[in-house]
Amino acid sequence: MSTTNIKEVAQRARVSVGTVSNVLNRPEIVSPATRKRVFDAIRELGFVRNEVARHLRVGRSRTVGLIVLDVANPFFADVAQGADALADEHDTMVVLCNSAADPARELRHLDQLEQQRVMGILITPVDASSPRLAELAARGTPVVLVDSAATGLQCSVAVDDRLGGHIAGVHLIERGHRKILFVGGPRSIKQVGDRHLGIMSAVSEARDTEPGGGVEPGGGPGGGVELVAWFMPALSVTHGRIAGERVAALPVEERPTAAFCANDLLALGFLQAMAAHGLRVPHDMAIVGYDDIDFAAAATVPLSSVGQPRELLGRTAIDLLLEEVAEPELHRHRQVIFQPDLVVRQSSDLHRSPP
Amino acid sequence: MSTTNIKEVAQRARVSVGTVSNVLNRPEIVSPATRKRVFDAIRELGFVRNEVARHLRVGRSRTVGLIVLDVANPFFADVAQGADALADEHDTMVVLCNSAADPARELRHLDQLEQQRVMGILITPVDASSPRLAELAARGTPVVLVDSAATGLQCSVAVDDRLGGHIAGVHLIERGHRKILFVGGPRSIKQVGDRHLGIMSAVSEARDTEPGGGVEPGGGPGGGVELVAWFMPALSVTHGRIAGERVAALPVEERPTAAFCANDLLALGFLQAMAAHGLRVPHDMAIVGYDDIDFAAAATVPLSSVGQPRELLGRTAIDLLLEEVAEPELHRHRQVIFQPDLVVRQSSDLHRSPP
DNA sequence: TGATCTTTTTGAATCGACTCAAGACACCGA
DNA sequence: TCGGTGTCTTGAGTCGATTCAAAAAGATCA
Repeated sequence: MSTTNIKEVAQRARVSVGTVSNVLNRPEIVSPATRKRVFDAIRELGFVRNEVARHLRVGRSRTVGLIVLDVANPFFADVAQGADALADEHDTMVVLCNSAADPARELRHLDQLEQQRVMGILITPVDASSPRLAELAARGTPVVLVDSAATGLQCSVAVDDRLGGHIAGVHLIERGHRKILFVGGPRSIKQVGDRHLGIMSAVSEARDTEPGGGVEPGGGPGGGVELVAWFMPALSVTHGRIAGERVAALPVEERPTAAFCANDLLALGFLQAMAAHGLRVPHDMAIVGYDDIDFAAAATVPLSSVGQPRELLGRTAIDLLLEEVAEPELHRHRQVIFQPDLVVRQSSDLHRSPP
Repeated sequence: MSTTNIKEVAQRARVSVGTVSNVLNRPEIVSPATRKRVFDAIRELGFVRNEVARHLRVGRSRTVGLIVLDVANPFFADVAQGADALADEHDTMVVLCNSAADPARELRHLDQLEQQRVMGILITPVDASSPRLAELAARGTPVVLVDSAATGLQCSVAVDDRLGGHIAGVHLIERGHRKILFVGGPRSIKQVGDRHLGIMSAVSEARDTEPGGGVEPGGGPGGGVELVAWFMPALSVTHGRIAGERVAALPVEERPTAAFCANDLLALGFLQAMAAHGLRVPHDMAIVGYDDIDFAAAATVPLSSVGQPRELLGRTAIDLLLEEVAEPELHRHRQVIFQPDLVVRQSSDLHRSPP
């Protein structure tokens, strides 16, 4: 162990421990000569300040926990990067934890972070209404919900997922699709539900305004728009592929002509399955993903996707947290909501598709 | 702050602090009746053990730092996932830090982790020979190099990058390419250099064994294999695209017929640029990437790539670290090296390409 | 030179949990 | 009733850095 402590430094520099502490924390109040002796001793002994002891004494940590649903999802990597960047400017460390959308893992991480008395926790919860989150806040660890709206008990940053789903739905309907598949993840994930609600609302609006038929070729004979939803067990490339294979196996007349996937990983897997089964995208099957991760643009067929300000989500979350920590009394919880925007690429754009 | 401490619990349960500590750490030595009283008090007060104080006293943390070059690169996400999984089994927490290939950021993270007295550090260093790493180990924080071979001063897990580069080179040469471009990242990154050396060795072997001409159509008129190397400032999709654009701008006769990219992000960007400039892959330009991330298979043209056992790297690193921590005396540093393997997909496979 | 004010330095108390030698207690047989 | 044997419980001391009232050292001026 790095066993050199402040006491040894004090001895070698022939000063008291109080002075060493002052050099470390408020060097300007120490006389230059003494300061130099202490710095020399520190260097000679290779002293490294024990942050654990410091933290115990001052009671406040410079560490923030960030719990995400899936570290391997570039969406969260970008959120983390945004958070990290801003935290860094405030000399604060972000520790990234992966819940893998598993409530038990999430709970373990929450326990660990609370036990470590972190400054606060940013979390994309598996279940935002879990009493655990309220307890944390009540016991003094501020929590900011990320990519998930809070209800006033804590701060949150999110993107309007219903709007995102709606935009995607409107887009596909405008392109003439009359039988649409929604490929979701676990129902327990709020984002999945909201995106589903969003496309549902787009579909029902379409039914209301144009009861008789479609505006463009490709509409079904009866005119009404049909929406089917599948909820896969995970928001992963693998489960997207599984969904795609299931779709490909359907008889043509039952098969939807477009799929809206709850995230880009699902969409990429779905796309792979289409290619594997000889279905052309977007001609036989249009696809719209969600998150607009960098890989979406680089897919087999460049993927249309509902984009979110990923890094900004992370930055804003840190910002809210620092604000709360700085003035716990004055602080009013806020819910920041960003707008998603659809990036149309080839996977849903019939005009650019091969004949 | 969560201000309830062991003393309050002791008061409420009408026992001493020692007994509460025993309940927490060695419940079996406490009589069932007392144990229950203590557990009740803990529950009623919402007591959460202060890991900071515990750590200060026992001197050993249950946290491991993992510093990677780029959190947004799925390769590292997978390594992290592997590490996390094994650490979890040993009731240990992995905190993920991003150096973004910046030595200053790396240093800051190393400082922070050492100050926090973590159990150990897994790192993919920007510069493996940095004296800082040796200092850390000397002062008692074990270090395991990840994806980078050590020289006996510490443990390491790596994949043979020269072999990987060699395999990729041999593959491209066999496919008849006689003018090959190596797209690297910063020269300072060891992996980039090794992969370059690998393909260089493949090229020079090809020159030696077949000085007069190629084995397959497509060889240059003079027969020799030519290798050009570009070193981009980052291993990112963006810089891959920039490299691709630069290549596309070359006159056909000067343009290489194949590119070996130092990682898949570069390769995906490069691929996008080809598509944007109407160059067909693999017909006009074959591409081989590195890492075989999940997105490689889902690219515009499925990407050939040199695969690495990503999660195994992470697991093994944790394994080595835990071994060292468990028996610091007996421990002998080990260098574990895995073999890469080439996954051939459409991007480098002329036989499946369009006429 | 002594009084007064300012700048530095000191060191014991503190944060919260853990350790362990020592004490309290229960039970048994004589 | 007493000593012996195990089983539980106790609480002062400890980990390392910070704090802050108080002491010491230095500076200034009459």
